[in-house]
Amino acid sequence: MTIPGFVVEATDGSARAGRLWTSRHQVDTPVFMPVGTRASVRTVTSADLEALGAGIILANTYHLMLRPGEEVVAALGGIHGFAGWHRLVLTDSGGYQIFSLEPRVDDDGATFKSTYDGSIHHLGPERAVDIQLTLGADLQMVLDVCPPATAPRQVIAEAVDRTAAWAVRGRRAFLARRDDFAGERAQLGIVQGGVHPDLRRWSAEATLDVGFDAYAVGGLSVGESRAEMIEPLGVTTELLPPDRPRYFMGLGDPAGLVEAIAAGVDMFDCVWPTRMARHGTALTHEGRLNVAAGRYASDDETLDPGFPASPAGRWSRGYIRHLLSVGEPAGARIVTLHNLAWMFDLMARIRQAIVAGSFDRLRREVLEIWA
RNA sequence: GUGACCGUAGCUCAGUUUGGUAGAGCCCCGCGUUGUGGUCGCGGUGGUCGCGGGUUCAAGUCCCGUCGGUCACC
Repeated sequence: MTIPGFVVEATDGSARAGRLWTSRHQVDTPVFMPVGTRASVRTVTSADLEALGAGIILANTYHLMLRPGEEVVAALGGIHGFAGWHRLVLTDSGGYQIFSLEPRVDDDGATFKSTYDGSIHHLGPERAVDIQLTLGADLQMVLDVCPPATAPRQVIAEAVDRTAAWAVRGRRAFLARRDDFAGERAQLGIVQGGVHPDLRRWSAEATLDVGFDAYAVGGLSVGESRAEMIEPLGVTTELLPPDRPRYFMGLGDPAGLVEAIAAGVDMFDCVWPTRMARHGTALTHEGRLNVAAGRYASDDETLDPGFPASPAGRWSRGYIRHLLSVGEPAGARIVTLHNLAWMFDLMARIRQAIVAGSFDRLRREVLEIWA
């Protein structure tokens, strides 16, 4: 599966290739990845995502490793066969979820209790590689440590150190084992450091020294304000190689996207659009629309009249609000499809604007509404 | 016609025994959600307690009357 490559004109006028790191792993840049749990986004299927034009999905390693377990997924054709998704899959290491469970962490990894049955599990840098290879991910993430950006500097500094040490071990394990598995595989390193420019610089250099197929910005958009994010993000992207894609983990609101893209980021994933949808908020060209609100009960307008191509275009706000208000699952599904399509459309407009040289104007328009 | 029970927020109800500044859930409104911990979290608006009278320092609560509803019996 190949997605057409793309030449990105950076906002400073310099051009760089948007093609990724292997012949197989080409994606448009910038792209937004819907996040999948148990192989698909909660309320939609791989067929829906394909119809919406998604090129990559992010699959949730934490859940898959515990239930049904990576061997079961492998036996059913890997994540692609298992989920019926035949485009690219990126897996997270599972670390982010596990750290939310307050695990016992030492230099060798994290020990945690399964939220399914309370059983004890351990995840270290080598095991994270094995799981993701076994799942069949095209792109996988190295295990890292991601504290809240608001954590004390000392905590972030320790996270940077441990992330760097795990990067060495994770990369070694990946290079040793990837050829045992079919298909082309790639591994991404992660830069931590919170909002501290010096820590981010240090983390970026350590990660680049290890040498990954591509690089991710971690440890941002985890509690800090938008303004606090800009400088440390710029410090990070400046140091990353221009011919490799940059992936900002966990960012997905429109204002954050245009700021990060302006800083040179190419790939994103985020629960924000789908969580918004399930909680009754639709994305529109005029901003958020809380379609679950009572004032839309008799509204016969579509969710976003400015987006006629929406997959929710045949239904009125009143009908969708009715489905949401009675707890009918179709309501969440319809808004999720709309929001994902809206995000993909935004990204397509951004790509076009970059090529046309009008990205700065689009960025200002987006910030005007969403900042 | 007689009797019992009921009448408190937009809705469903608690509070009445033992009088002491009127509550909950839902609805509604606002805010939040960022490498998925679940249709979720936080905050807010809203009631002269059916009506009238009485007792009392003080009544949603006790007493009398009245209106409305439900049920049973005639």
